[in-house]
This record gives sequence, structure tokens and C-alpha cells, in this order.
Amino acid sequence: MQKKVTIYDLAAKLDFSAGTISRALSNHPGISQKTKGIVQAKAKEMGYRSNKFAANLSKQKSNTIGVIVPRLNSHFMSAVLSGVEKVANEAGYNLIISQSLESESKEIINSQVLFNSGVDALLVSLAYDTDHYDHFTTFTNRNIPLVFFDRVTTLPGCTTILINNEQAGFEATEHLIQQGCRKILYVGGNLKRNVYHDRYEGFKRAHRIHDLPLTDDLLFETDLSSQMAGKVINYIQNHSGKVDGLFVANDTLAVRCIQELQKAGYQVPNDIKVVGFNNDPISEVISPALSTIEYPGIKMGILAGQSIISHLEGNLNLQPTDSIVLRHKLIVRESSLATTTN
Amino acid sequence: MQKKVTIYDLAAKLDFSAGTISRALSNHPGISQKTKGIVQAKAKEMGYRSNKFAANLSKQKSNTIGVIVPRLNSHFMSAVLSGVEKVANEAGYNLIISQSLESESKEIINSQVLFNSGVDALLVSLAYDTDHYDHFTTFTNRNIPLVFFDRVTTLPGCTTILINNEQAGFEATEHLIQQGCRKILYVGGNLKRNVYHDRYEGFKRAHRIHDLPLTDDLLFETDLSSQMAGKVINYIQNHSGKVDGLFVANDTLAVRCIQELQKAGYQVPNDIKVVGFNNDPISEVISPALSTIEYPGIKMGILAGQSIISHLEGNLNLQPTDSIVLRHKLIVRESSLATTTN
DNA sequence: AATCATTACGCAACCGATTGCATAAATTAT
DNA sequence: ATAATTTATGCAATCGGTTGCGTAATGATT
Repeated sequence: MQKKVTIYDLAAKLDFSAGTISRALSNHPGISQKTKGIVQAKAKEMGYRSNKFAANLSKQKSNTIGVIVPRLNSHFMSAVLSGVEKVANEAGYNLIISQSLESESKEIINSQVLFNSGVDALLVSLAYDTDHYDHFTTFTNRNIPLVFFDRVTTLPGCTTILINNEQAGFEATEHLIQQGCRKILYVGGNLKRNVYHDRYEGFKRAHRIHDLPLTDDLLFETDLSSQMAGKVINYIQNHSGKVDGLFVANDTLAVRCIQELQKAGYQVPNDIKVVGFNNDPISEVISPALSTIEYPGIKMGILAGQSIISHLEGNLNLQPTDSIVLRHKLIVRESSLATTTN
Repeated sequence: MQKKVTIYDLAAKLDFSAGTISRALSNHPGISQKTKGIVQAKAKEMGYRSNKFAANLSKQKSNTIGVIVPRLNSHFMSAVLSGVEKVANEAGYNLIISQSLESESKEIINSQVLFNSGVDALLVSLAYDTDHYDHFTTFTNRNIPLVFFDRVTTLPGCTTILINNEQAGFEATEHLIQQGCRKILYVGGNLKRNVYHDRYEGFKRAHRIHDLPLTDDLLFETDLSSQMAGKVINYIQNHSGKVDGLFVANDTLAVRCIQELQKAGYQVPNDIKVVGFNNDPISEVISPALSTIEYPGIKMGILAGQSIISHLEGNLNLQPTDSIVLRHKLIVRESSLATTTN
């Protein structure tokens, strides 16, 4: 069990004051090069390591960014986190990551824990059922940068990072319409989450613009668990009209739906055309390959990280109330193509 | 900008000493119920929040677990992290997660940063090219629990959590042999990493036991990037013998290989049978569905978390040098089945 | 050589909570 | 009523760096 070396140990050994040691180690201009050299050499020799607790305490800054996501283990989320981590790491920030597991109460607890842990900033993607946002005021009150990504809400002074879900929903739906679909079912998540709500809005706009009647029975709200695929197919089978298109709010569920459809004897895309969302790796692997909306996870993470860090470092090239909208892209694959070419 | 409330503010308002406030808040037995009630009520009223830095500094404990993984964004890793986070969160620990991005130098830096951040324990899955392990002695010297998972090394006093890769490799290979394969190519990662090395050992053992000749040209070492799939197929095409089996060390690459094989005109499983590793979601989606080894990510995460926490809390039901081996399972799907039934 | 600027460093307060020890107050025993 | 306990609280040092301000030492200026 090695004993720890403090600046006081160094000070004693070198006959300097602790203050000088501290400044020498942090390369303060008021310390001579010679002294810095001596101190830094000795520090290395004695295996000195700065105690972050003490430093944080006196600087009132932790160099830590808190993150709350619904779950870690999705392709999209881990891509975002990977991007954030990369940027944060390069800028010398640590990441404390926690999961709300889609529960508002856990989100509240986690945000308080992170607050108490003294994070310098907080990055959040909202839980499935979050209704109130009071737990975030603690941060805004203290001027701690608060950034939302993907599943966002508009809180005064907070940056949001997302794609244009309405437009993406529109494009996906319009594409299906152009491929000949007349009865398209929207399979989404909780409509109070912007992402599912906005996509539905785009879905509706596409119907309006293309003069396609839209009834409430073409909205299927789910919790996005993969078990829902079976229910979706049941719903389709029992539906009065002949559903010929499916716009599913994530690829995982879309793929399950395709599998269930095939099991139930449907041909994709001949009987039903399907478009997913996210461009998850599985979308390229399923047969037929799934048309989807490319959703730039890593880029979103990098931008989120950069935004936060520029806030923190004061390079406010972004107004604190800014909203960053990333480009998305409809990727057309076989699952949605009309077979007019044969 | 709210001002922060300290125990001194509470002490002043309530005319107690700071020590009493501290004890009252932490439910110390030497404080009367009445006082505790008063203090806790006032603390809530004034919005008091404990300053972790100060607490950490005086307690020399951070309630934080550091994690270093090669990358966040893989199905397996995010599953593990999800499990760890769940356990840690429930036990009141924070997780600081960092990526080595498969580079030893970044792993070294990250470990030092985490050390300086005062993590109470460190959980590591090694980078692709890590050769030396000196950067971990800082932790063992200070009796900071160090746990390796999946990509492990044996360091004195460290727990490792993994599956029996040798046996898994054996089973996968034996299965291919039993399905009639005679020339099986092992497509693995860096052989100095236990996981790829051990699977190769199992691969060899299966050959020995089944009296199948094994030559060095049946080992294809890769960096596991998906671009390698093309090279694997080239290699197969130019190979003197007719390769009829493929054992690939992860599903992502295995799926790419299947796709490339199909592009090149091979029939899977008729011409070449394929077994992957990890039971990634894509393995069920590809056609033909990919045989693979089930690899319990979340469970591994949960166990890793529990192991660390029991170390920290002193419930040493595990000897510090213990190694935890999780059960794996060969999942047979179409990609490896002999078509004897038709 | 005397004066003025710089430069290099030390002093000591501070960040906020924890905790061993001492003491005062309340309770019980004699 | 007094001594012996028990209970409740205060005191003050401690954790390890950081930083504003003051001063000594060095060098430049005339």
C-alpha cells in the first residue's frame, strides 16, 4: 500500500511552499522555468498525483459532464455516447453516465445525484414517460449548462440537438405514398416525446399534401418493445382496410415487424412496404433490406459534446438558447420499393 | 443564480455547530431525533445539497467506479455497461466511462485520469493492442479493486470475468466439423488478446480430437473491422484447399462475411458454413440466420458491478483473486447446418 | 550608487464536510 | 441531594489544492 504524495510532501522535500508547488505544477506564469523544472521532475520521481477532490473543492469545478440516457444499450445511444466521450475526453472532461431506464422517477433521482456530484454540465435524452421538468431547474438555476439531445424538451436557456423529425416523418411517408401505398400505419412511441410526435406530424402532412385520407386507426402507439411487433401484425390483420404500408419509429421494431409479417404470410414489399428509422445495422441485414432514415448518432454525440464544452469554456459561439438540427437522410432499400420494374 | 447552501449556513440559521449539522444529516446515532428532524427540515427548506467534493476529500472516497472499454458502441459493450450501470446506480455509485478506442496509449492516459479522479474501483476491458500492464499497478498498489472483463489479463489480486472462450471455440468448431466441414478458417482478432487466443486454442483442440489436419493457413488474424470481410473472401478464393467452414470471432464481421460470400457466388451454408460469436441481434436477422455463441453481456455487466461493489463494501464473498466464468451457449441456426434433411 | 520595475516566491485564508475528543446537559442511581 | 451515567452537542483539526496579496530578490535605468 503506497502512501500518497501531496504537494506538501513535495514542498517539504524541495523546501518550497505548497503554493509554489501548486503553481509550478499547473504551469503558472509567476513561477520561474527553473523552479518548474525542479518541481515537475521531483513530482514525477515521487509519483505525485493531484488529488481531484481537493482541486475540485477549491476550484468549484469538476471537469465532469453528467449524462442521462433512457438506456445505454441501443445502437443509436451507444453511438451518441461514443461521440460525446471522444470529444469530452479530448477536452479533458470525464463523463458520468447514467440510465433512466425509461422511468421519470429514476431520471429525477439520477439528475439529483449528478447535481450533487458537481457535474459541470448535464446532457440528457428524456425517458419515455417524463412529464415534468422541474428536476432540471436545479441546473438552470445554478447556470449549469443543460443540453438535450434526441428526446428533447424546450426549456429556457437550454440547447437542444436533434434532427428534423417532422420532415423525416414526412419524407418517409411521402416515399411510401409515392411507391403506391394508400393505407399506411404509423407505428410510433409515446406521442408526448417530441421524436414520435414530430414524426407523426410529418406523417400527417404527407397525407394532407398528397390528398390521402388519414384516420385515427392508422396510428398505432406502442412502447417500442419488440413484443409489440406481434400486436402490430394482429392489428393489421384485423384492420378493416388493407394496410399496405408501415412506417415504424425505429429499426429494431421495424425488423421484427417484417419478420412477423413474413411469418403471417405477407410479402414485403409486395403486400406491405416498410420504412424504419435510425439506420441501425440490422436494417441492412434483414431481407428485404429495410428502408430507413439515417440518424447520425456519433455526429450528434460529437456536436453535443462540443456544444457543452464550448459553453463551459466560454466560447459562446452558440447562443445558449440555440437549437442544433442535424441533417437526416431517407435511405431507400428494398423493403419499400414498388416492384414496377418487373 | 441561486447561491449554494452549506452546512455552515444551516448551522448559522439553526444555531448549531457545523459538526452537528453534518451528523444530523448523515443520521449519526449521537444526535437526538428532535435535532435531526429540525436540521433535515431546514435543509430541505433551504435547498441544501451536500458538496461531494468536500465530502470526498474528507472521506477519501468518491463512490465512483471507473470504466475503460475499447469502444462504447458495440452491442456487447453497451449491454455490459448497461448491466454495470444498473447495479452501480442501485448501490449508490457513479460510473465514469471512458473509451480506449482500441489504443494502448489512450488506455494508459484514461487509467491515469481515472486514478486522479479518485475512482474507488476500476473496471477494464483491454484495448486491442495493449501489451503492458504497468499502468494498472497504480491501482493495485493502492489497493483499489481492479476488475477485468471479457478482454482480460491475469494480474495478481485482480478479478476477471469472462466466458470459457477455449471451450466456446471448441464447441463452435466441433459443431462445424460435425456438420461436415473439413477445412475451417478461423477469422479472429489479435491473438494476444485472451478472447481470440483462447477461441483459437479451442479451434485447435477440436481439430485434434476429431483428427482433422490443421495448418497455419487456416488462421486469419484480423483487426475485426468490417472491411476485413472482403479480404477474408479473397483469401478463401485464392486458398489452395476448398474452405468449407468459417468460424468468425464476432457476429458483425461474420455477417459481413456472409454477405460478401453471397456476393461472390457462394451458398451459405451449402458451400461454406459459418459460425459467429456474441449472439448480436443481427445474427438472427441475416439470412441465413447465423449460428453463434451466446455471450451474456448484461449478465457480465451485472456480475462485474456486483463483484466490484462487494469488494468495496467489504463483503468479500469473493476472494480477490477470483475469476468468474460465465456460461456460454452454442446457438445453432441455418448458417451452419448441413442440408442432409432434403 | 540610488531608484524603480520586474520577477519569483511565501503566507494564509479558503473551499465544505467529516470526525475524534472534550464538555455540558439531562437522566438515573444511591 | 449528590454522584455516576448516559446523551447531546461543540470545538477544532483535517482532507489537499488554489489563489489574492504582500514581500524579498533580481535586474534595468539614469
